[in-house]
Amino acid sequence: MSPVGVSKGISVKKEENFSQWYQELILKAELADYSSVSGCMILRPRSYAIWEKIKESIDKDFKEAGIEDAYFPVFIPQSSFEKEKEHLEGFSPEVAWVTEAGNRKLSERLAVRPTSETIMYESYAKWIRSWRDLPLRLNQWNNAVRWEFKNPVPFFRTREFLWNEGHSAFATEKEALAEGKILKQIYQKCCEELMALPGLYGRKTENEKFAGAVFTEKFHYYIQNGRALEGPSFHHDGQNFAKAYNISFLDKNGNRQYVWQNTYAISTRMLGVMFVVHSDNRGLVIPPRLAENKIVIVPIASGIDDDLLKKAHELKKILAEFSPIVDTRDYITTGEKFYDWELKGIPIRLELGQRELKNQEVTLVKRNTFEKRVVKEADLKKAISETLEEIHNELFKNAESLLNNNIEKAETKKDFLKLIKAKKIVEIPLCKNVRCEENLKEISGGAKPLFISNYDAKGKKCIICGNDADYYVYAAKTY
RNA sequence: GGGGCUGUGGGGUAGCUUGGUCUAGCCUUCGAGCUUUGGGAGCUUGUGACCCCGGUUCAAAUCCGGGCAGCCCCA
Repeated sequence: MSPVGVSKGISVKKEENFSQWYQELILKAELADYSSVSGCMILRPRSYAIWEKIKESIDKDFKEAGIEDAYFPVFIPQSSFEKEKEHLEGFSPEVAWVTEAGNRKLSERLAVRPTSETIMYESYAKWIRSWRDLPLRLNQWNNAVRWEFKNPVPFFRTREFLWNEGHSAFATEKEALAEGKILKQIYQKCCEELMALPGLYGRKTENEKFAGAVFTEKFHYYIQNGRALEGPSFHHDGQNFAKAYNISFLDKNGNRQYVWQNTYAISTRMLGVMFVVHSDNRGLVIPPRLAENKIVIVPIASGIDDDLLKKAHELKKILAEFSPIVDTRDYITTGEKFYDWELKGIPIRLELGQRELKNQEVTLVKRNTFEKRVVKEADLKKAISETLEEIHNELFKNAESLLNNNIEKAETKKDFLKLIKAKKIVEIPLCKNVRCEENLKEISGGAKPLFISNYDAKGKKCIICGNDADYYVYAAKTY
């Protein structure tokens, strides 16, 4: 039995002490570590490898959709940063500035990009002259810095993060809006089919939209401490930046027109969502399609049983497509190996002992349910493929019920507060008044509108001011 | 935005109130050796720490100030 208090595993239960559980998960499963700069975390190989897979998949879809990669500088001169007023106001409180180099003061301070609209659009203005130059659709995979002063939380609230930022320019609004649908699909596919995370997609209220955008739409996720998290985002900028940065072209009739633009992103924050939603008290659970090593083979023997080792390596070759790890460590016990790989989230464990060897079998154990199956060697490949799919589907289903079981509807302030306290995402009637949104946050200890619901608000009253509601919104506490 | 708590080897902690016995104790990890292996084995042995800067004092892990870092709660 697992000894208490001396384990390398997680020492608290997810459902009892979420914060500590999360912290231990991140550190002990070797996903991330703190650095000496507050809010700037280190992505260790185990999480970075997953990020690379996500990047790879999305990037492939981007390219198929006609989006090209580019790279723009991390430093943005103050003068260019200041051209779009709403954008500036939205970001300036958390911009980090470079003011000197060596011991010389710079003639103009440089922003460390919190996002790259401003620097990219200066180039767009130069590059776009004719309708023939459109559409221009560029993406970059990079880091961004937003110097927040709230308590940092690994993955969820970090001052530096990795993401993609896509920035498109089209000749017409229609094309720009059509791109939004494609991007939604690309992000959704990645989140659902790789990360096994179903989300809620919807449009932000005016108050919550991206600084400078016409509208913002995002995916939203629910994690077990009752918080909602914002995932991949799509911002339609209309002609706001085009006008501020003078991005215009001559159309087929020789008329000068401003371009229509979009911005879209997915960040490393999603890794945190994925780790939290699927993992358990034994540690990390990695959705199979994102697992670098999908199986671990544990030979159970005196460690120098040549026949077992030989068989293990033979299986490793046969199962190469699943990048198996063979745990040949002979200085720890079998039980410890089991705990170790469970902590690290390998989707399938294959146990191979004399018993199996004799019967030409392998014992297959699922990480998410710990269910054991004895499989004939001859059927192994097929069984593994099927089990990996099964695990993915189970993780997705569980995530889906988690989400669905935590959405409620309320039509009074009192019910709303009660449900927020019970850690729910709550659908409420609200009016468009910004002050009502702010008030909502105040009375609820930080719950904010996530997105506008399709639910008909006709005849309903705003739960804050009591006037006619404009819409239903989903609201919850967030990071 | 406001408040609170915390910082001792890789991880968890004792010591701090009442400064000296601390040459900093314990568990775990890690290294070496023996031994063991179907759910965190055992023995021997070794490595490894008082967050940083300043102050008070004959003397600071301990008290004071500042900084940095982490956590929690409220808005």
